[in-house]
Amino acid sequence: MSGFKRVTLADVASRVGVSAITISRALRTPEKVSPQLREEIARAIDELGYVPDRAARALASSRTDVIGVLIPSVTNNVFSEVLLGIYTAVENTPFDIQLGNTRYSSLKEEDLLKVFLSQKPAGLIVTGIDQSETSRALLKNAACPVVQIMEIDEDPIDLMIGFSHYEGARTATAHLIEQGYRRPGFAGARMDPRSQRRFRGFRDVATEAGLYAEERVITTTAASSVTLGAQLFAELIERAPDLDCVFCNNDDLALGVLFEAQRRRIAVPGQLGICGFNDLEMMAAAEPPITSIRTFRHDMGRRAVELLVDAIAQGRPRSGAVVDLGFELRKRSSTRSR
Amino acid sequence: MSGFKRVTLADVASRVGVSAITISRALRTPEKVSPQLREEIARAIDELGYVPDRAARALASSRTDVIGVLIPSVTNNVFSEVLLGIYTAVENTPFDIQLGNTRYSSLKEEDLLKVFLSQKPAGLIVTGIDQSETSRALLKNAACPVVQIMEIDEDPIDLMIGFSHYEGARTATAHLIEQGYRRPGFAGARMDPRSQRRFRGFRDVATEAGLYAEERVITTTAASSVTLGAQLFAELIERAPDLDCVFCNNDDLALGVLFEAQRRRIAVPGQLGICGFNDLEMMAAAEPPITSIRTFRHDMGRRAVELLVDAIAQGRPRSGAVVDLGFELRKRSSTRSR
DNA sequence: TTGTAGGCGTTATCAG
DNA sequence: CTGATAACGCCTACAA
Repeated sequence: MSGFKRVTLADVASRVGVSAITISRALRTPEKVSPQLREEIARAIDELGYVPDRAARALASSRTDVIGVLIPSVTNNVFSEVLLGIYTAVENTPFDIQLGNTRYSSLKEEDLLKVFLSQKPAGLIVTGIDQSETSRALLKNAACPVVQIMEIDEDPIDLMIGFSHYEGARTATAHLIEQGYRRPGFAGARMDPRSQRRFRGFRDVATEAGLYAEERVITTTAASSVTLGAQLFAELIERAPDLDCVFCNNDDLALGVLFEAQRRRIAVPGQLGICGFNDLEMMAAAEPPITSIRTFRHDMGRRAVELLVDAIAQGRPRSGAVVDLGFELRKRSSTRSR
Repeated sequence: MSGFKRVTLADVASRVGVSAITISRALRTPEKVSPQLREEIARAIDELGYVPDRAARALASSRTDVIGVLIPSVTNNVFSEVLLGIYTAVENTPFDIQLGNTRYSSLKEEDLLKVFLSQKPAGLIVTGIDQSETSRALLKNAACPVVQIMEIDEDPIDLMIGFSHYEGARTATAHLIEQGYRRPGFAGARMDPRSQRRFRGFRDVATEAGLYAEERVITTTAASSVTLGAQLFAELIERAPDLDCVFCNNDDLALGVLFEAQRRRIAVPGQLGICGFNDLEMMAAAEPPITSIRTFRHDMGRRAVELLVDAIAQGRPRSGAVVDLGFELRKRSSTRSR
């Protein structure tokens, strides 16, 4: 099996009795090859088990079928669901995914970008809107379409699909206040740009309602986790015992807050309201079920690829289209104070 | 920026005043180039911003720097942690990861394998030991080292790193019985080969203790989730109300069981013991903390890459080495019946 | 230690 | 609609 010489276009060509370029065309632009020849070629390819050589194609055409994807984390559930959407969407296309893990570092993002770019990708998917100056310039000048995911704003590099973290946080906070909570707190981990925008949403709404208090805010740059949620809440409640609800940066933290509240015999939602962000699957299953802001991560991945594939097909770089996927408040028992 | 002609080896060569092959050598086998020339070349590369063309390299050498990774799921936390280990380890090497999502289908795995193989990867990482006949043959004959991860057995294709799911389940079940539980149940989702081996571990130990009862076993091929854990437990407890503990296929289910038990006012661990599998971070943070079998997923990914890189470096395919990473029982409050 | 010649498998370009 | 020829950028072999 191995050791056998690779089957090439030329092999298929001589089998059919035409020249290599015709086989190539039959593969990429079938409409330019006569139907019967096309069929013969298909048969020959099957019989010989011909598989195109991507490297040769890339070298000759100075293009690839690779879509580069840059995300800040491969373990965070939020991104893995986006990834799933991406992989799903890509399955019915000729494209491959090349994944890069930026680890929330824009320097690392820049490096990866350069590597990716040197491979002449067919398209790029990057996370967020906080690229470094250099990265932004590289992306602006890239010879392929670019999609920014996870957020929206007015100044897309090219395509963009996401939602407003600020508005999501505003909605969550408004809900807590509407439910009758009067001493709202905030727990945040990681505090990457998206987390910060969520914090601002919280702060603004709480301030507008005259209910903002800095001692009810706790944040850390550590990676978010359930354990961390429990720890942050423990600190927070000692520092601000009058706290009556917490808006969490994300669902891991929210779950940790719930567990720690249970440990301390603090009744949820009676004595403490809890609201998360992203609405991971487990939020609905918890006891009590936890209120959260639902975001459409699978869709985001899927549609990012669709946007990209369309743009590639139309050879239309820099369209400036922004797709707002929105979010949904999922009200659950964890925030029913009355 | 774009539109500029690509900087090639030849450009660097004429800049330095040597021939292209010397630059190539300076890059790949520096010891074969005189030190001062090496330095000059390094400078020229920097100044010109030369980036090697991977496609050209692959075509000319019929090798790539790509390590193909085949996993059954990108969303399952278990695999995303393995992935993190893989990406971490690969960072200090010249290799790139090409990820394939088999979705627990050996047919899909076979297809992906063929695609990967056609790209002449430097190495391959595949999940588990239940490849199809065809896949196994392809892997046996592959012109690169292969690592099987997640499991161990006597008949590796090449390298192998993982642990025994059967023994893990045996340990968990023995622990439940040791804690005094006498009517052990099993909840399983997905039921892929690894889940099935875990089930067998449970069944064997329970049977040996004379405590096995089929009505206390519930399984489904649906993907595991916290919600599903709650549902399975609800069904199970109605069908077998005498059940006094549950060994769960994995931690998602275990958490769902805990929540459902709370909803039904079933005391954990007093009336019900719960044990998970994998020991995801949240197990320790839950209230009560949930007993689980800790597995070393990050390490597994990291060391799989190391094994591969060594094998590639030594040009030694088919070594047959099997690394057993083991597992650890993490006893927590969810299984303290006395 | 360095260089020369040739080719890897495909596609672009220009003819017919 | 089909074909001949020349790249694409690098590496293997063999020489010097």
